[in-house]
Amino acid sequence: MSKKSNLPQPTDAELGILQILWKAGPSTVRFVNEQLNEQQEKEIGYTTTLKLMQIMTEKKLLSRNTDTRTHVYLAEAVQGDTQKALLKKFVDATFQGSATSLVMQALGNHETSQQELDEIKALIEKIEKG
Amino acid sequence: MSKKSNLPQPTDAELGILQILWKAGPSTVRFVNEQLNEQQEKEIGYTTTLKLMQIMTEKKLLSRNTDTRTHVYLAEAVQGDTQKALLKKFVDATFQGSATSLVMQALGNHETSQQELDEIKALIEKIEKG
DNA sequence: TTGCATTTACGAAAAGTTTCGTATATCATT
DNA sequence: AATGATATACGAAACTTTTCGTAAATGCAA
Repeated sequence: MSKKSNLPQPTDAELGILQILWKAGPSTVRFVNEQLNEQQEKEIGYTTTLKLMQIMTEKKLLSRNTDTRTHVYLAEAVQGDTQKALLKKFVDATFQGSATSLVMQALGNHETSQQELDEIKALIEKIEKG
Repeated sequence: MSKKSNLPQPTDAELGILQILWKAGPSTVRFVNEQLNEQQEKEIGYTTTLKLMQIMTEKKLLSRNTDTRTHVYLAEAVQGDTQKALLKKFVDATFQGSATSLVMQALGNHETSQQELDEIKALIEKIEKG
């Protein structure tokens, strides 16, 4: 019996915020906003980030600690689960459900190091062994 | 000197239309609309599909033959190129640019047949050799 | 030819997402 | 206590995407 999280899928902007929280752990709006503005060329206003994080908290993608004046936000959406769900949707829409087509396309742009190829080969072997 | 197509990326709904045209070849709005409604549960109105295809024609994602009253639409966006561009955007947003992470996730989660695994292995070998 | 069904054209509503202005509260410094 | 900097709350504007209503044109069949 696995527990489904059943969270809504994040939008593009929301995913950007999740990436930061997944990487950095619990953070303030100020920090997340700064990270976003480092990653991107386009400047994003502080209240924009705040609003998004408030919406995400409502959707349960995040939770927050409001003990101090400066709230600290935590990602509730699990990275792996979120990626998995987004991947499924993407494979369905773009590759008509064929994960293999996607893998071929992804590897086809041969910018994959030998070490990464080895990892993939190892995984394939593991799958083949059952 | 390769010629870049430089087409805008399709939206979700537009991609659904492209999939049908890629598979079926040149088609009428009526046909595309029927296909969409077979694939999905949600009923899409005829003029909705028409409007989308008109917009896509403006964007050069499609072209059309207007010789007869019932126009026949053709996909101008190339399937492989479109998939590649969408994949890059998706990998960047969801896997922080790591195609390997995506491949691992895709192989890990989806059911992959032995034949498909063989194809992937063959591709990996090809990459390693060349 | 007249009327009905089907098509295209067009605009705009509806829905979803992102952005920010402004008000208000809180904290630190003077 | 007053001032200034920074935080949250909230609503609504601005954009993007999707959907459809309605009008006008075209072809078909009685």
